[in-house]
Amino acid sequence: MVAVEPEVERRTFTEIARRHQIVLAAIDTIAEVGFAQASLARIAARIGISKGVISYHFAGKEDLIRQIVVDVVEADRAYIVPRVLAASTGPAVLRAYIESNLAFMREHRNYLVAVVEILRNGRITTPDGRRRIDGQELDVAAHLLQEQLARLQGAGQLRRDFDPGVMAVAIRAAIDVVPHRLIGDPHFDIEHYASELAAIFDLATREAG
Amino acid sequence: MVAVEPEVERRTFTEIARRHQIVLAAIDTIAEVGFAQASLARIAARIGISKGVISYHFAGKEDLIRQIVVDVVEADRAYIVPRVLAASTGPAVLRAYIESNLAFMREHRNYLVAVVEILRNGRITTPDGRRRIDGQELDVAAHLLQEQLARLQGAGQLRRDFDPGVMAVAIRAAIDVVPHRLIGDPHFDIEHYASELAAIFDLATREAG
DNA sequence: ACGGTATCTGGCCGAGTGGCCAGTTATTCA
DNA sequence: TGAATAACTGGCCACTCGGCCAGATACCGT
Repeated sequence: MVAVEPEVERRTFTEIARRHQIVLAAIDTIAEVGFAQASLARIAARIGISKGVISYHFAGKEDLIRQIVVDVVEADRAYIVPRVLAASTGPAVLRAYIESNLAFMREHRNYLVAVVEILRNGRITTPDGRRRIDGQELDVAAHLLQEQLARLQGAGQLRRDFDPGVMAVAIRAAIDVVPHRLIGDPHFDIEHYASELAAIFDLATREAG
Repeated sequence: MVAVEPEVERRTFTEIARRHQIVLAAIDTIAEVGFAQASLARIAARIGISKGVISYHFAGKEDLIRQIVVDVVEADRAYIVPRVLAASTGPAVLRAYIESNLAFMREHRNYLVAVVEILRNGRITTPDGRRRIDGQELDVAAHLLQEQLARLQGAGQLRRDFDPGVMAVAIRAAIDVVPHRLIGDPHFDIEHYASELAAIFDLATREAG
């Protein structure tokens, strides 16, 4: 309880700036060492603060984790939705969806690696019991895809014998696997993957059944 | 240190039987409560033994976890490989691959849910440093798929302008996402999904470019 | 300058975990 | 049957984590 050091230098931040700084530190920490190893102390150490600061700005670790997911999902949506809605034809919608998703991943690699880590490892315990954030938030993007596919099918731009729900799941899966690949293989070629992926699923739209 | 109870009943097992029993208990426990909550004590309690038994039969928790993955991967391979190799035509190979994978999932739901949990949460720390089991073992199945796709392409049963590697990743992703769905939605229709998935990817083989 | 408030530090605490082992019981084999 | 060995119990230990807080420090309006 005795102040040993003469306090060389200490910075204070405004509420918002500090919260954002902590969220970014948490994202980078999780992306680097994984969720299980990303303790509050470690996150705090990355930006040279005491772990008490995190407790001060967030209600708890759950709150911090939730904020990460919220921020990333929001950034993701803001990037993708307008690009998809700008497309008109069937193949263009699919291509826009796939490529904008993967482009966002390329630009914000750590963001998505961190979210993947969280969705994989981070159990969120709400008052009403044990629950997972899971893909519920990210499913917004999946729903967007499914809606677009259903619309295309209605317009005759997608084979009638295909289930848009299944197709949406398959496409999302092919996209969601990318952060995985990035974790294991730093040289994974996102651009090439996006291009090939779009080509494969183009088939389903090109030849309307 | 005093033996209070008169030892109502206690069973001993042979090495192999006990190890297997513990692995199964671990699989079910992980599948039910998730990796993070699956402590040795909890796993032991499920089959009514002391957690010391696990330490006795396994070098440590890592060893147990690794055994789970090895066992499941082996069972998976034993189920899938012959079914894929038995197929001859392009569409049949794809369909056999997808359907046998998903059939195995349906029959051994907990096995794969547990492995997903492990791959998601379980960091394996080897003596030489921090590593993940990750998809390395499961990639055997992915390699099998990629090899088959490359073979089909060589035989003119797959569009020449498709990258078999990317296609293999996309298909594996669509398959690997299923245990996820199972966790969130108990009523997920694997059979329907398998059928639709095969139909979608059939396109790439039906019309050789 | 100065007092009040916002921010921050550093350590303590309880909970939970895996590793470990001394002692207990079952099994096996000579 | 009577060791010798295998299998098992139950609890202790060191460790880590998140939550928490008393006290220290920076900031800001007056």
